[in-house]
Amino acid sequence: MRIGELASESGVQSSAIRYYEEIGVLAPPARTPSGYRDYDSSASTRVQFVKAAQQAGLTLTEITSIFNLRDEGSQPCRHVADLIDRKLGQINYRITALSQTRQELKRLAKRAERLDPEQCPPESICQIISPN
Amino acid sequence: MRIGELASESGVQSSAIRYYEEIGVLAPPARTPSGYRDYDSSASTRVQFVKAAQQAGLTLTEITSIFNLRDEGSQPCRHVADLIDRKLGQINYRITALSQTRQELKRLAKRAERLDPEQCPPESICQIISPN
DNA sequence: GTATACCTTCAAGCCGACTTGAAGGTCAAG
DNA sequence: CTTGACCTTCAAGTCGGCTTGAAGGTATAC
Repeated sequence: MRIGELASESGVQSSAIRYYEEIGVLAPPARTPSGYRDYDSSASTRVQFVKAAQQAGLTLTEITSIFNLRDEGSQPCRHVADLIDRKLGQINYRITALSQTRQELKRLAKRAERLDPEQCPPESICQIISPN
Repeated sequence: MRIGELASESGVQSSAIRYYEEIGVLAPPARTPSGYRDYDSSASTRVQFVKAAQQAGLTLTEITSIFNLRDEGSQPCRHVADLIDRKLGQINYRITALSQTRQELKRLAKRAERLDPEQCPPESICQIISPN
């Protein structure tokens, strides 16, 4: 199977697949006599896996680490479970940070409603954001 | 006031202030005879404002647009209110996306608990993430 | 005089996941 | 035989907000 077929089959772009190969997510495939990449069906499984793992928030580096374990014959289960736990922590942290930013924005939005633009003193930049 | 003083006073690095100037967030300040940047006190207000606006999730481009309005003599109130509303929408969207990712991760974590590594078939990559 | 702490410019690097572009080779259909 | 769709490599660009490095000038205290 050539790269375009693999790409459309897995819903990613050919350039992305070449990129995965470049950074070591995917192993270099066989080549046709004319130099085209020639993938077997396991490649499709791998690209699908990349997509699924990305959905779960894993980075390409983390996904590569899973592939590496598999390819050296180990079972990546424990490693994957660890990755998932760590990722959950990161996501929770980011959600918390975003929620705080949202709180701040809501506070500013309310202040914007109350504030009269005419009362805006020229020496301040914007009373909504930074009353000084 | 020289750049280092402005920096430590406002809690940002000198390099950040130079960067703000470079991309047009801050206007180029006066210079001392020897070529050092020489800031007046309004610079401090501006840097403080940048920090406050960043806290609220605004980008430097958006912050620049507020400064531009102020500098042409307009009152940026309505513009700022619009920015805040738009930003709230973006933040909500991102929180929603992250929450979905978190849901997915929790689902995977539960599956990881149930799954027996011994049952992991060698033809799949990882049953936790992608059962195929 | 010299140490050192500060300042200057310009260029490049960082993070992640790619895309885009240029310049060319290959393959099947008409 | 040509058109067009596909493929190749390599380099560089994208986004945002900076930092880091190199190579040098300046200010102040001792």
